[in-house]
Amino acid sequence: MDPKKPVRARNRRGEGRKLREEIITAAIALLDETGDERSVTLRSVARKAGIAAPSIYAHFADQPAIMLAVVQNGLTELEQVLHAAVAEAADPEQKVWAISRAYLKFAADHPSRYRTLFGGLWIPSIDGDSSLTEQDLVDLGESTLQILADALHEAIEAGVSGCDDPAKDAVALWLGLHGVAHQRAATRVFPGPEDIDERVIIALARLKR
Amino acid sequence: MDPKKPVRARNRRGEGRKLREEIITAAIALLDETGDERSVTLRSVARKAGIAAPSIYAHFADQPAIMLAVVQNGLTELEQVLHAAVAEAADPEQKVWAISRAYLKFAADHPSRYRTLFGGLWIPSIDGDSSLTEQDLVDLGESTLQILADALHEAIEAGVSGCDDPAKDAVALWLGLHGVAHQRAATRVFPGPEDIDERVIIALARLKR
DNA sequence: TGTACATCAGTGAACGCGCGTTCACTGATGTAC
DNA sequence: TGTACATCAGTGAACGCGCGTTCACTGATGTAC
Repeated sequence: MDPKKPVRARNRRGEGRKLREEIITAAIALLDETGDERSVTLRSVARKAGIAAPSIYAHFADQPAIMLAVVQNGLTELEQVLHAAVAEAADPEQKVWAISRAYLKFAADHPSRYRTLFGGLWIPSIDGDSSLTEQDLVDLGESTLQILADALHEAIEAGVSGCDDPAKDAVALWLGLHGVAHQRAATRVFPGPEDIDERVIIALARLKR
Repeated sequence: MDPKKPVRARNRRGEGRKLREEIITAAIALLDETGDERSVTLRSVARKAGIAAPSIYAHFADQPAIMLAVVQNGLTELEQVLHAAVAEAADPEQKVWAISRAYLKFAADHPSRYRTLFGGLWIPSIDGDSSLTEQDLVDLGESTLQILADALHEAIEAGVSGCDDPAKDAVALWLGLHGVAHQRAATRVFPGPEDIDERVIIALARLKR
C-alpha cells in the first residue's frame, strides 16, 4: 500500500550503530500509531524503518529485545521530563504539583508507550538472555521515585505537606498517579470529575488547603 | 505432547450452550496459567477446551469476542466479591477497608485477569460488531464505583472520613486502588513499604487516625 | 598514486509454524407419523 | 411400537497469511602495500 521506494541510503562504515536508533524510533512510531503493542513485530518494525527484516539481527538478539530498548528509552525520557518539571518550579509545593502534572502529561501524550512501560507485557522476555536486566528497570523506577520523594521532603519541611515519611509517601503518591495515568491511557471513556487529578494529588501528597 | 484423548462427550440436544461456558472457562484458565493475554488464541482456547477450533464459531463471532466474554465475566465476579466484602463489614469505616482490601485481593489472586480487565488490550475489537458494547463495561465499572461511593458516604456521615464529595472521592480512591493493584499485577518486583496499601487507602478515603 | 583485499552494512529468498477462518461433512438425538 | 427424517453439536481437512529466523549473498568503503 506504500509504493514509494526511497532506497534508504546505507550507513557508512563505522556508522552501523545508527540503524539501532532508527529501529527503536520505528518501533516507538509504530506503537504510537497503532496503539497496540502486539502490532510491533520484528517484520513490521523493519518495514517501518525501511530495511529488510534480517537487518535487525545485527542490532537486536530478537523481537523482545527491541521492546526492551523501547522501554528503557521511554523510562529515560520520562525521567528527563520529571527533572525538567522540578527544575522550573518555584517552591516545594509547586514542585510536587509540577512533577505530578508532568507525569500525567507524559502518560496522556504517549498512552501506548506508557502502557508498554508499565503494562508488563514485555516482562516474560526478561528471564533469558537479555542485556537489560529487571534490576536495571527497578533502578530507573527508583530514580523516578527519588524525584518525588525529594519534593515531598521539601514540602514537609516547608510545612505544606502533612506527610510523615517522604520515602513511603512518595511510593503512595506515585501509585496514585500511576492509577490515573494508566486508566486514562487504557481507555477513552475515562470516568471521573474534571478535578480528579487534583483530588488524587492533594490527598496523597497530603497538601493543606 | 498430550497424548490422552478423552474424547469429550458431546452435549445433548438443546444443551449446546454449555460449550460457551466451557470456552470461557478454558480462556480464563489459559490466561491464569500463561500470564500472557497474547497466548489466548482461538486455537489455544479450543485445545484447552478439548474441542476442534471451528466449534468455537457456534458460540463466538471471533477471537476478540471470547476476550470480551472473559472481561465481562471478570467484572461481574469482581462486583460480587466487593458486595460480599461490604456485607460482612460491621461499621462504615470497616466497609471502606473491606472493599479496598477485597479489591486488592482480587487483583493479587488473578493478576493476569486483572490486567486483562483494565489493560485495555481488547478494546480495539470493540469498535466493530461486538455484542457487548463499551457502554456495558462502563456501566459495570459504575456499579463497582457505586459500592465505594456508598461506603464513603456512610463514612462521612459517621464522621470517620474527611471526604467532601463521596462520588468524586470514590473515583479518586478507586484510581489509587487501581494503581496499587495494577502495578502489583504487572510486575513481581513491587516497590514499596509493607504498609503501602494502608497509606494509599487512608490518604484517599481521608480516614482520621 | 594505484590496486588488491578485508570488512562492513545490509539484502533476498526460503523455511516451518501457528494463526483465523472456510467448507463440506458426520453421526447422535429427538420428533412426526 | 417402529421407522423415516430433520436438526443439533461438533469435526477434519484445507486455505492463505504474517510471523521469526536461517542462509548464502552483494556491493560499497576503507586500508595495506
